[in-house]
Amino acid sequence: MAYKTHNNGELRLADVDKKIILSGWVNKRRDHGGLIFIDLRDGSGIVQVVFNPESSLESHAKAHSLRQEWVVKIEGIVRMRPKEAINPHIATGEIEVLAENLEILNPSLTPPFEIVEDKEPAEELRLKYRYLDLRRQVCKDRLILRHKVMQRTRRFLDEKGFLEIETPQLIRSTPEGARDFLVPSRLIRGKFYALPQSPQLFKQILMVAGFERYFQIARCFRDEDLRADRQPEFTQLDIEASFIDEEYIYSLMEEFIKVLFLDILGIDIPIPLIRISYDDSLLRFGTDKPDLRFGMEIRDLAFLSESDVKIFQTASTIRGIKASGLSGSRKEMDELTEFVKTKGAGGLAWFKVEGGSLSSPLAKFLKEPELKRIQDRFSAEDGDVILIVADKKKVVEQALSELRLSLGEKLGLIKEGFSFCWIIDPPLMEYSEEEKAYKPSHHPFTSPKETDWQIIFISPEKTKARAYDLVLNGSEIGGGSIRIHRRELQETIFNSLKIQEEAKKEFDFLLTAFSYGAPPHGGIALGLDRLIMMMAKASSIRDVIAFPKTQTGTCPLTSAPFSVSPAQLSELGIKVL
RNA sequence: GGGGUGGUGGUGUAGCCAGGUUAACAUAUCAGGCUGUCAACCUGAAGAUCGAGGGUUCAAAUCCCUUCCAUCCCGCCA
Repeated sequence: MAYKTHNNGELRLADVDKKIILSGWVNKRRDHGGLIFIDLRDGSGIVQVVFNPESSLESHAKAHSLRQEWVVKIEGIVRMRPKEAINPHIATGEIEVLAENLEILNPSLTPPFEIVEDKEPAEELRLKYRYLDLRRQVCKDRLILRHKVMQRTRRFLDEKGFLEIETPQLIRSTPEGARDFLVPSRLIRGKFYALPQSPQLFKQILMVAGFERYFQIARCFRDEDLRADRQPEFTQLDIEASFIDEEYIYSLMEEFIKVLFLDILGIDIPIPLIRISYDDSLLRFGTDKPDLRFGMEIRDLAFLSESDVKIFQTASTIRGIKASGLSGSRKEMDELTEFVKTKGAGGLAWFKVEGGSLSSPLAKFLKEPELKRIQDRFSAEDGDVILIVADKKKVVEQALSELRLSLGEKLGLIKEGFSFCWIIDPPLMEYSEEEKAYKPSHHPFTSPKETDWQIIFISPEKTKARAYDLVLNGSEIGGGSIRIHRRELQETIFNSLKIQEEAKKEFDFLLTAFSYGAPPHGGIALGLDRLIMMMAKASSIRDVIAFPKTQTGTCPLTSAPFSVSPAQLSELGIKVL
């Protein structure tokens, strides 16, 4: 029994006079008493079906009872619409299907919310009835985009000689990084598996095994708090290669990005992508993931520490930005001051350029050459406002970074489009105040820059890493590094991180593997959900995941997580406290 | 763990700041009408203990406290 001879959305003038069978959902019914129109929707789109009592009294009568989301099968004839009834807004708008027979395949309850393209109910409802939410074309399109990205990715890497190899989902827990999701072992009571935060160790082991080009579209798990762009389970494009250096990764990924955007979005991303050093990025943008869609770069004003203004004398770092297009009103300055205070800064110094010179409550405490120098530093002209934060380096960077983004948005400076960059030469490790120890800024398998690696012992925070992040529009969408492949160096790094004893045990298998001729290798991992989210111009990662979790990590559709039976627990030897 | 926003018929919102008739509007639903609609239209009907609990008050959707849920952010995310 045939359900369809054609797809609804694909019918065109060329199909006129064909006798066809269609199936799908009733998207909309317009009942004129005499004539009844329904918009019939399937995976391909929508077509209008007309019920006319003159051509089929029986199906016309049946069509009266149709409601939204009923599933029906229709036999009929494609015909041209009357000229005045052509609908230019839909692809099938020049034709319609005159129904001769209507079969109701499955009625539907009244949906809990209207399934309309441009209206969205509360997110919790959307997720509870995700199958209804996903009936909207906008939702479908995002998952179709995701499919295309995955297919194109596989083809691209296959053509480059990469092998797709799966790695385990049940692995051992290691202390580094994010919190693990744990899975109790039944066979060995009291022991636990962890779900992988990334396939990092396995892909390095694959390199030791001699697979010189590996990739995987890997599901990863991190038990941390959620955000608009963070889910507890997410998908990573994981890549690793042997006998390569940074340049190989840069050009591979640049070609990949170019192909992906060109083939799927028809957008030509210029390559090579610009590279900005980590230090430079912090100086110019206050962050290691700069949004390059607009300028408004941060300038250093260290010379002000010589001035008579006390806060400038005591602050370790003085930097500022120039904004054009602000009103410069007292109220506005107060708001901006409040804004940077919420970001941790003590306050905001501001200067307005009026009549060629700077005016400010602070102006009377500064000498004329100092004011001139501030203005020159920004090439500021009448109407510009210069905003300065003086504080500890980290605070200044963060406050100005946030201020820059906020003003960029407020002043409408952020251009449409996709601005990629590489952030390179980050520090190998950072000092953690909380833990009173050095922590790897990427991960402990990252190779130090050869020129720098002797100073690991002298000043660890000054050692640069052979690591790189890929940044798109102010979002980190990927990161990787050239790895350590020699056991001694890896042990040295573990030593510097003061996790030697622990690490020896946790990563013994890796160190052992490195003892058997590990090739030089490196790689990268891209957050695919995030990349797709940006390609789709979606505001949340949830929009590009078929069945995402809420912010508290629940699934309203299935009510996960849920309690388990005492029998299940006792089998695992687990007791809930 | 902390901060912001929101929770009112099925859905989306208004009302809340400044307490006081029958909680308003749109849409969906139901019934009737209608032969060219495509956000169909016209007429009518039904539908809400205002997230939950407590308090203040003669009187609470409105003020106060607690709590839950959603969402955004900080912390966290090698």
